[in-house]
Amino acid sequence: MDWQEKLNQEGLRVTHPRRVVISVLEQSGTPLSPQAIHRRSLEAKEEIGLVSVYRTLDLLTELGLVRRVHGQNECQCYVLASPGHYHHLVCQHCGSAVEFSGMEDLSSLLAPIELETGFTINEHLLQFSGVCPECQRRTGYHDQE
Amino acid sequence: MDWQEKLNQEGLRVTHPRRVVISVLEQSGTPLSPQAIHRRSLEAKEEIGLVSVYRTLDLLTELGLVRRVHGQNECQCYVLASPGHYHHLVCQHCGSAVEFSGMEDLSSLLAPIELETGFTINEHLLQFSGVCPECQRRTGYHDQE
DNA sequence: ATTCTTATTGAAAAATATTTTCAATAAGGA
DNA sequence: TCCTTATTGAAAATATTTTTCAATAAGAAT
Ligand SMILES: [Mn+2]
Ligand SMILES: [Mn+2]
Ligand SMILES: [Zn+2]
Ligand SMILES: [Zn+2]
Repeated sequence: MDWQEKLNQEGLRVTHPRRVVISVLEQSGTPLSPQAIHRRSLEAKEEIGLVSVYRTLDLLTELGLVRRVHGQNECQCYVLASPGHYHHLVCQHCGSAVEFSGMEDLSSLLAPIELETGFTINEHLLQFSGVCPECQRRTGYHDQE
Repeated sequence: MDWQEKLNQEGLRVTHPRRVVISVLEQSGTPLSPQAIHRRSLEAKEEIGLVSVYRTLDLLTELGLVRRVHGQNECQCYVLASPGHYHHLVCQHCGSAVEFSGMEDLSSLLAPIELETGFTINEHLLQFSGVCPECQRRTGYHDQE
């Protein structure tokens, strides 16, 4: 099910601003801020309001179609989200982000922490950052072992 | 080594605003925003400027004495950080946060992801959220299994 | 204790970011 | 083509964060 079907399913409309925001995110390999998305939409001669960018991001986040990426400073950048449980891996040099499957098993971690703290854990935020293949090549970076 | 020694070591001064910010964070069991910290400092009759709260949080974060906590909406809340590698576990009801040791071994996770993506991973952001023991008791919450 | 140096403070202003309001518009069903 | 109403966007209101700079006070030196 693509995003348009998802909207229909929810009784929401497929509008121009929503199309543009999705399109801009599809183009980009890096997470984008609302301002960045707006700027790019103007550059593409698609005149939409900044307010709509905000509203669209909220909506799409709600629907699980985009995800917010948390950084050292900036936590207001968004990427398109694949359906399912995924996390992001962000390049510290160029900012490019890729998803990795959430097939990870954190339960072995969780159990002792739940026991120790008495908390019941039901959500997690997991993100990795490092250097992407391109940037490794470009900067001659290699693992310090 | 306590925070005052740490500041000295860096040639930084132990000032009134810094004392107050640390003190407010020590009182609180939950992560606090700059505004919240400022409000509490005023309530405690410790008149410091909001600007100093911002500057102090930046500084202390830099020094690893406080950490920023990322939430669904709010990502500008800070908690005191123990020295070493820790992560946070936040209660979705009352907001209380506890640290858990970073002794977790993510390397078994990392290896396949590095292989698959070509990234070299060197940092991670990990946070859990759930329900704390007090809120479980208070709300009659219990694990749905 | 007094003086000196300069890191730090805080008021104010500026810059940014986000939300609210509401009349006008357009999406999509009838 | 018409109708209903979800959605848009300009403008204003709010909120957040940063910059500036003269005044202050931390802490070393004397
Ligand atoms: Mn996961
Ligand atoms: Mn860790
Ligand atoms: Zn964040
Ligand atoms: Zn890169």
